[in-house]
Amino acid sequence: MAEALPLPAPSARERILESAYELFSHRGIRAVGIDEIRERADVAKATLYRHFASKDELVLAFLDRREQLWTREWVEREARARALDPEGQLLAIFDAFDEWFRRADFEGCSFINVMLEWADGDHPIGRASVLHLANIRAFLATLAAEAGLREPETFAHSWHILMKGSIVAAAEGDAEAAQRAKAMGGALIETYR
Amino acid sequence: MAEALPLPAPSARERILESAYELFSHRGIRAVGIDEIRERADVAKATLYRHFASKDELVLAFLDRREQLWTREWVEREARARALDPEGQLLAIFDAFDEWFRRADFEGCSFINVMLEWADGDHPIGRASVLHLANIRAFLATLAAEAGLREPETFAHSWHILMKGSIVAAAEGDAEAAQRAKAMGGALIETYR
DNA sequence: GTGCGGGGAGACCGTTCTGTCTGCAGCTAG
DNA sequence: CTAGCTGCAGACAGAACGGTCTCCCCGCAC
Repeated sequence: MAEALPLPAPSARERILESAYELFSHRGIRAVGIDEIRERADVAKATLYRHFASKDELVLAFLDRREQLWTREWVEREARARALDPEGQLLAIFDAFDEWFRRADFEGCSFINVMLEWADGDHPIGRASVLHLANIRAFLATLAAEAGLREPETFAHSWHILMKGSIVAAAEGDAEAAQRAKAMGGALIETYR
Repeated sequence: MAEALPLPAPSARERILESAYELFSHRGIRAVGIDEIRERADVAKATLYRHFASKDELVLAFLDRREQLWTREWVEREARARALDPEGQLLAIFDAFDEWFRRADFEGCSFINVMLEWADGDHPIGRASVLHLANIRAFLATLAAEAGLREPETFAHSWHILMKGSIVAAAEGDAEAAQRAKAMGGALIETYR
């Protein structure tokens, strides 16, 4: 049982990524400097740049991890765990959102935030954010197809509008945004049945 | 007719504000430096700081102008001009959005962008953005009340979610976002009639 | 005329940013 | 033992940032 030790002491790379995740997701990219990440990770600067060629590469790695932790292991998992039928799973997204929006450390959707921060031009970071958002939509389309709804991809686009709108509203301070979106989602399902 | 001269040669302050508007609205706040605004306005640095005490104050002035030009003179005007009845005016917002989303220089909603850029803490700039967003919602509530809908303020929150969601979707590249939001809006009106 | 306020040109300051480099310490495999 | 990798510490470079300052010009009101 050698690999079941108390805590394998996270590697430097892991500590960097964890710090970047925490700081980037809460404060945005441009507002966070390399030095702050370095300090929080308790790592030398040379070490950081040994693992990530540049800040941009670190940002891309952060976005990948965000997809893993948020999209895959939170949104998708919560949706599938909270209901048995695909329609209920779609609606359950907003139940999870409702709890999320009420958390004191609510941080919003990093893909939206980063995409808007890189709105102009087609920087790799902006493109990556758009791609991660499309991956969310793919999950929605899958659920829609499983539910037997018409035009799953079109439906997913509309559903995603509800998700994004409610997240922005929550960032604005509207704690009931998830419930509002869920109600509109219910009506949307009706029209695609 | 002394004040009807060809063009009264915009003052330095006006040129600064115009440059800031163009640059901030398209590229965000942190991505734009004072020097770039100064250069585009063809103004000396001392002149800029004579009119605006700091970059933050310039940002606040930009947000005020954005409300004037975008909220008041575009959204509200277009909504009221495109339909006679308040329900139609609500829906007409998305007709205006539809044209907006298809413009090559589509810049998104500055209030959302700036708010998310200042997500953490309660910086005056973040607070101002939230306030400008609330002013949009006040207009929505007015239209809802004129239309005789139930709970105009609650309705306005939901309607605003559709607007914000579609704007983010458009920034992501979804040119049909306005039409999707309009369809969901139609259903929402039904439930608040 | 004279004073004064708006404006222009640009040097300058301190800070912060990303990114590089040197030097040293430890661990581990051969 | 030693070579090589990982990592720490921190100086350093070069650019960009926000913001201040001085000096000069010009137009206008008194």
